[in-house]
Amino acid sequence: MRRSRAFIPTTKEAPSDASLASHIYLSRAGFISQVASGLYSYMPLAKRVIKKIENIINEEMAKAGAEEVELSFVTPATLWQESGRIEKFGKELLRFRDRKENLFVLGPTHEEMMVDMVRNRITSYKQLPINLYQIKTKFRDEARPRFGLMRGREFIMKDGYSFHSCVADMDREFDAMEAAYKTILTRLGLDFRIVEADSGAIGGSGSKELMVLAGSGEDTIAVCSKCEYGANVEAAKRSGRAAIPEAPVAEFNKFKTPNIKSIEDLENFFKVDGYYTMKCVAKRAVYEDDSEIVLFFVRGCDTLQEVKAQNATGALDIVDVSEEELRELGLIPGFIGPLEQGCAKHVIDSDLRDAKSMICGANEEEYHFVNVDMSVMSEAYYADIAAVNEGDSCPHCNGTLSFTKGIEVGHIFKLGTTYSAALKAEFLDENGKAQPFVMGTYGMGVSRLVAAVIEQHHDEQGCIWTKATTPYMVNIMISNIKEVSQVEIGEELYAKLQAAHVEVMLDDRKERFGFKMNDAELIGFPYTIIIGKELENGLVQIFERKTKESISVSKDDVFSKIIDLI
RNA sequence: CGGGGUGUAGCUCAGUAUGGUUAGAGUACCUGGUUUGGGACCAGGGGGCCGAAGGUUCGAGUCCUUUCACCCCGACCA
Repeated sequence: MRRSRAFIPTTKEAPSDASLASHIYLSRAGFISQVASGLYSYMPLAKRVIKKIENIINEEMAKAGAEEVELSFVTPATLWQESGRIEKFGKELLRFRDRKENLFVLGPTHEEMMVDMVRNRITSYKQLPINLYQIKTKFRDEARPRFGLMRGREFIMKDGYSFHSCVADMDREFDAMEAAYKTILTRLGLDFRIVEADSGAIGGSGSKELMVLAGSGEDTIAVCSKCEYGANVEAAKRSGRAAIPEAPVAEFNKFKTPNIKSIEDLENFFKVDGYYTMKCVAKRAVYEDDSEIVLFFVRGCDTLQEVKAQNATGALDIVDVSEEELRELGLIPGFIGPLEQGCAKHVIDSDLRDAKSMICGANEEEYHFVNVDMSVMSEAYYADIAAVNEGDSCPHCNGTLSFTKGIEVGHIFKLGTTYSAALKAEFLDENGKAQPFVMGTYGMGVSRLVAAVIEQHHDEQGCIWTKATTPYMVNIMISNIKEVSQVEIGEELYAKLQAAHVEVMLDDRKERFGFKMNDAELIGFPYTIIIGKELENGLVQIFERKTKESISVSKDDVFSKIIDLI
């Protein structure tokens, strides 16, 4: 492509509201253009990057034996009613009616559509397994789109769905997809981690997220210092803590604790570590039809992990409660404990099972119990509801956990029969018995990957594309367009590289050197061949974007040298 | 969905407290010239329904009302 003919509107200034590197540089370098909140148009450079990513996904999916399909973007609302997700998704579903007043939904994900396509077509276990995917625009009417391509309302996603006759086969495919996704991200040149994730409302027996490591990521993940273990903090587990503080010595007793309400107060009052205190976090668990107050107990040194708490209750949502609501139930904020208290349902963190020497509220104004032995509550409901802390021990080895930020670019689920059962998508097994398909689902955010590449690969000058994702591999810069010799060499090299199927840009604009260099760095071509002053000595320079170093090579060798480099 | 902010040239923004010539700057764009290794310089030029609607006033970018859009914090996010 000739730069003089290309539509690449670069700008000196970023949109005032952009804060993320990917948003700033993709806007400034002329890749994307915002149309409305959460809606972006892809300009030629972005389109090329997207195609690169899609090609790699297609190649790896083909290797893994998955077939590409394309489902319609507009989906009938009836399917969403069948699965029950029309309520669950709520306002995120963009709904509208056609001229016949039929209700439709813009597809935010395509489980229902895929199941609908397969049901009654795949009817025997002999036709299984099958793995179908598409790369398609999705629409979710997010409450708050932000960060450019990172969280748009309209975005491109690769979504795949596999159908199996048994759980074991789904597990096998899940592992195969995890491996394929790993290969894709490696090929794209990304530093990533596959982590255990919360399966959330979608259910199923397990899910993993693919996290591109970047400080700007919206998710916090816990990773082990020694082994491969990594997990979203929403789902992270631990085996214990590094050092258990010395236990306080006391007899079981009810102790007067005037105005001692917080964990910090307790620590100071009794001179004990927060480890031996019990924290009560009261929340209202909201179910489909009603709601109730639930008391969550964790150690004073821990914090409640709300996603875990929600899962432990099976609630659709958990929300804060006021002191008044607690008092109405007969609970005394600041002095709530699990003993001798029957006002509300409680969930106790599993780390408190059989805990000794604990201090907890006595459910009486100004009193706490000391030296509580939790084994008296062995019948209570225990669940993992505490957030892991940095420094806790890895659940799989003796390493320690630390936190890092990640961008979720993929999420794979073991769905099981959730959707096939709801949509009555069944096959006949060996015994001629109807069974719902066992399914897996595998998502990857293509447009988000574009942003993730830049989040991980940029500097103060702009984008630094990886070789697998760059819109053009080589940029030939003719330093001074009025120098006929420079133009001749540039054109010759341009033709030669094109003939060799190298993706090449020829910067033939009538601009000054500095302008064109800044532009090239902003866009982020991996290599720029500078044809300029040194041509008198028969030399040109190859500038590498990543290192910002340039080497001089003879004009006769530059072609073979650049072929070696790319 | 709660709280806050901003809408003026393609872009980044002044101007609005206290209403008053023809609405500004930088940048980008067009013409001509000088330049040509890190976003050059000189001269000239085009470009605005001051987000929209209504109101107050002799007079509104500026005051009032309504509305729309966009952004930020939070909640939400298969």
